Parts: sequence; C-alpha cells; structure tokens
Amino acid sequence: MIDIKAFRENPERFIRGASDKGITIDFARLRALDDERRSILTALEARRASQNQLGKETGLRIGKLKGQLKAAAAEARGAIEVELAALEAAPLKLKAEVTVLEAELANVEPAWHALLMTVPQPPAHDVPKGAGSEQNVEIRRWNPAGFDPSRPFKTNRGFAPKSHQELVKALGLVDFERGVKMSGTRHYVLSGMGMRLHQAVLRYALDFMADRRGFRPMGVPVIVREECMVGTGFFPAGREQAYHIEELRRGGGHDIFLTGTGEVGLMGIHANEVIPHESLPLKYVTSSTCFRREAGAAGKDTAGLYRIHQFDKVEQVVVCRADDAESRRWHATMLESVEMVLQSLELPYRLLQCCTGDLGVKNEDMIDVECWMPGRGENGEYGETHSASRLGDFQCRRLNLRYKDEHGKMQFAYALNNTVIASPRILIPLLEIHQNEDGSVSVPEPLRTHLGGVEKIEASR
RNA sequence: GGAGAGGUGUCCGAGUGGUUGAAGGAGCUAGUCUCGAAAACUAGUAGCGGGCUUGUCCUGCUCGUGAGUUCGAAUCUCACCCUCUCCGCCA
Repeated sequence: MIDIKAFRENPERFIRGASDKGITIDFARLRALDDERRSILTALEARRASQNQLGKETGLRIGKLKGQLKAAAAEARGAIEVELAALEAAPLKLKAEVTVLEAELANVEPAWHALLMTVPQPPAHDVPKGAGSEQNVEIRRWNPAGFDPSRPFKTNRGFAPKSHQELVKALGLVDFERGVKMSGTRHYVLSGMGMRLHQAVLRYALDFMADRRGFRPMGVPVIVREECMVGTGFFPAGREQAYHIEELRRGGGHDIFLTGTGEVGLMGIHANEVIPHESLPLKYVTSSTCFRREAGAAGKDTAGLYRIHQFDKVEQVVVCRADDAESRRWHATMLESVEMVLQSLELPYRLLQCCTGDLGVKNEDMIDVECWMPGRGENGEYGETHSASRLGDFQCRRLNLRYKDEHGKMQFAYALNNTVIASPRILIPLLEIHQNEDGSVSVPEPLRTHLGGVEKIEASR
C-alpha cells in the first residue's frame, strides 16, 4: 500500500509509476474519493466534538432528570419533561447529523480503500523503462568451466542433449501420468532418486543460508487468512492465482488460502508488530510448499516440470530499516547468496534487471535469475528460476509492520525477498546440464552428502 | 466435535452506563541523592487519523472485530474472530 499522504503531496510520482508499470489506475477517482472522504471526516469530527462537549455539559443533568422522571409524581412530570426535551434537543439534532454523515462516509470509504489498495509501488528511479520482459536488461552471466550456453550443447559436451522430460522418464525420477491421474494437469509424482534429488536441493539451500549466510530458518504456515495475502500485497491483484478454501461456506469461521510462496508466511510473522530497531534487520529463510493455480497460463509450458501447481521453494526475506541504500545492499547480498548456490551447483545462469513493465504491483526493483536449460526451446533457452525484489515500505505498510527508530519515531520497515532455490523447476537445468552421453546424470558435489554419497544417477537405481 | 473460562495500554491488572485513553503495580526514560551503583523519591512514558492559524495548536477514533441500544458504552444486546482448560478423536 502506498502512503496516501505521499500521494496527496506528489500524485505525479504515483501516476507515472503506475503508467511505467503498465498498470491502469483511475487516479482522478482516487483523488475525488480522497477529497470527499476528508471533507466528510472534517464535518463528522466537528459534530463529534460538539457531542463530546455537550455530554460533559448536560449529560449528567439529563441522566439525573431521567432518574427523577421515573420516581416523580404525575403532577411533577410535566416540568421535568419540558426541561428534558430542552436539554436533549441539541444532542438529538447532532445525533441525526452524525448519522447522515456516517452513512455518507460508509458510502465513500470502502471504495476509497479498495482503490488505494490497488495503487502500485512506483519503480525505483534507476529501473529501466520498458513495456515487458523483452526489455529486461542483462546484468551479467556466469558459466561453469567447460560449458558455454552461447555454443550448442553438442559443441560443449560432444553429444545431443535429452530434455529433462526424457531424462526423468528414462531414469524413473518423475511420473507425470500418475500425478495427472490423481490431481489433474500440471501435477506429478516424484519418485526414487527424483524425490531424493528434490529434497537434497532444498536441504542444501536451506542449510547454506542458515550456516553460511546467517539467516534464521523458519517453518511457516502455507494456509493463511486473507489478511496475510492482502498484507503481503498478493491480493487483490493476484487473487485468481491462489487456491481458495471456502471454509465459510461449510460453516467455518473464515476462508483460507494456500500460499504461492514462503514469502507470505515469513512476512506475516511480524504483521501488526513493532520491532525494536536493535533487532533489525530480520533475515529469515524458509522451505515451504507453494501452490499456484496458474490461471491465465493455459497452454503455456504445459509439459514437464517447468510450470506446475505445487512445488517447494526455499525463500529468503530481509526486513530492514527504511533506508534505500541499506535495502540496495541487502538486495546485492541476497543475490550473492543465490549466485554462490548456483555456482556450487555448476549451473550456467544470467541476471536480468527487470524493466518497469515487468515489475509487479508491490516491487520497486526486481532482478530475475535465469538458468540455462538445454532442453528448452529449439537449442536451449534461459528459463527463470529465481526472482529478487525490493519492495520499499509497500509491503510493511500493508502488513502494519513497523519499528521504532533510535529517535523513538515509528517507521514502516523496508522488505526484500528472493528465491534461494525452487524445486522441481531447478531440476530442469540440473538434470539437463549434468547429463552424460550414456544417459546418466552426474550429481554436483554439494548435493552428494544429501543423497547418501551418490555421485551419478543411473537408470538402474 | 462436546463442555467451560477468558480477550483492557510494553507487561500484569482494576474497572458492570457518565467526562476513563482508562486506577494500581511492573518495566522503560530522565532527574534528585551518591565517588559510582543499588535503593528511595520526583516526573515522564500509546497508536492511527483529520484540520488549519504548522503550534509546548485544535480535534476525532482506538479497552479482540463488526453492528446495535442510549443524550452518553471498556461497561448493556447481537454476531463474528481469537486464546486457554477439560473430555472425545487423531498425524
């Protein structure tokens, strides 16, 4: 959520931001609703102030008279009733006015709030302008020794590559047919070394972040209330993307939603809290199952492990002071972690600075990491495996996650998040890059301890 | 799932219709005292919002949430959410 005060002071910034992101918002309406809301509020509060004052001046007297009225003899009642009517006239008039104003406010406020919640965080000043992912800017790429994606796989390795679909089938790692039988399209069963490899990758990434990067490992809910989804900025824009469990309809207290990323659980932890500034930054990592409906992606990446409804992801978040330079430093540090993991797994990758048009509602700066997938497209393609976002105070403002700075001032914290590893998607480059001519797949060194020392996955296992 | 108890400020806790944003205590901050500390004493100690005359200014809201009764609600009514205890069931 943006700061409505900042919008009043400098609406241009938000209008330009939304336009750069390619998001259409009726800003004129927002301004009109905001003005209307404030003018109603002013009028309403003036009445309330009068009510409070009258309550102090005549309230007690009214109470006493009402008490007397009950006990009074018939002939004394007339006088009391006259005085009561006189005393009550002013408060009753105010009450009527307040009722009208409250109704007006109830008419305006929900629309004002709903619209405000859809205004996107403006992109950072140095994010390149662009309409969509085609205009993302490559920052750098890295290749392991002996493999250069700019040359054909065959030139690199001396044989034609198999796609990951072929590999997992031949090696018995994934059973798509039975996954679909049980749960429908985009579902799968991990099997044998497929499951072990999946778990190894996750465990390696989590341990790496905890042991080598000082992040606190957390286990968080993946079924959450709507407030968590709204607070983290996934709703309302991404409502269609989330599985929705309608508990209300079957008599439960409230509906729940399956989270599409561990970010929701990690950021929700401190919602509505005030963090002592000494405990910042918070550095959390989690491994969680992620659920995505993939609404609107029909027909896209339908085969294989690329786009699926359920997967697991090790996710890192940082909650830091409201300081742009600090948030940029953490962004770099988090990306460094990702690069260390990918390099240790010997996977070729590149970093892309996303342009304004490729940013979501909530981020002001995003860098995607793409791994080389030899079996993707005609002759291999880079495919997105990671995404690192800086959110400014957008998310913490929605979550009401604040800290008191050293001057005792309340501040909304800044938030960042970044994939450490997402599997099974990461298995695509992992299997395809490390495949051998005989159809086996070599296991990168860091994963072996998590696979009982296995160095090579072969069909027989 | 059944039965019961309860949700008040940073924390504990009082408060069952009237000036209560809220007694009392703890904690925290500052001061006095002290060579220093402790103790004691004194004072201070919420958040969010609106206004303009932007001020050591005025003002509204907040006692789980929402609606209602009332001139007036932390206090009464209704619905909901949450927590805890016991029983049942269970990975």
